[in-house]
Amino acid sequence: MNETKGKNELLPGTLEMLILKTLSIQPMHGYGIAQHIRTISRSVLTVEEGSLYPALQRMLVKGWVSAEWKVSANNRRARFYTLTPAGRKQLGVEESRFSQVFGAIMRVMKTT
Amino acid sequence: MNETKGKNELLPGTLEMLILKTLSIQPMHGYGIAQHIRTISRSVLTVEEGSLYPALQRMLVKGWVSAEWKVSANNRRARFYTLTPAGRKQLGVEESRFSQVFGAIMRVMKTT
DNA sequence: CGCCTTTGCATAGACCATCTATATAAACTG
DNA sequence: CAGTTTATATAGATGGTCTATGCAAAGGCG
Repeated sequence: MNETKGKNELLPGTLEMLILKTLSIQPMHGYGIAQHIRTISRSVLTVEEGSLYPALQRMLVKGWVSAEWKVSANNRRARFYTLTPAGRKQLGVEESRFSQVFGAIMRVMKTT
Repeated sequence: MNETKGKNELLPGTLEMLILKTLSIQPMHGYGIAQHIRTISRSVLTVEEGSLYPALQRMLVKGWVSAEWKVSANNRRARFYTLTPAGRKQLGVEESRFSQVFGAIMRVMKTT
């Protein structure tokens, strides 16, 4: 039945936080965001396009990022995303939320 | 009703791991599992019935737990779940998977 | 006694984030 | 010129979690 595969490598719910964090370093286009997360996580986390672009759209609508068409380092047209002040605030919210939930999970996992 | 109630308190994908861990302490019925997780996590994690029972059914089918009807400490009929050897093995798999993914997330979140 | 709360199991249906698959296109590569 | 890489985007499937609901029995209380 279910053999291997690592679908859902990403803990659902953390994608937007990872994107926000990535953009807090510098503005970046979607493809670059995916590469950055994959590289830094040593390929443990892979952001699929079908997850990435819808997430960026949601975040645009919510005002956490702004977007601008430019030319990439490889001379291709690309949409660069920049963290807004609201996005930076949201990053803080998600970071503290994540550590709270993670702490709770660890308490359960450490009980004997 | 529930105003500030955050949905998705639980990181999706961790529920089965938390159940396996709880049952590794001792056999327990569903209601008790939910209470245990809620108590230990200091109410950060709330396992809803609509999540719990389907999860237990899946785990039964996969052979990670076995079930037996008994009488609870409160003198009510209750279905007690016991971790099987396969379930114990699965707990190890999910623990290492979780720490791997968590480590990857932390690497992304710690980059400057 | 009648009522309410707690305990306890279970399912149906909604929701929604993520994945798979596909389409498009320009630039570089051999 | 064919193939790979870069880059964006959408449609549709998947699946786990949540909301809502139903049932039922035990125990406490006035």
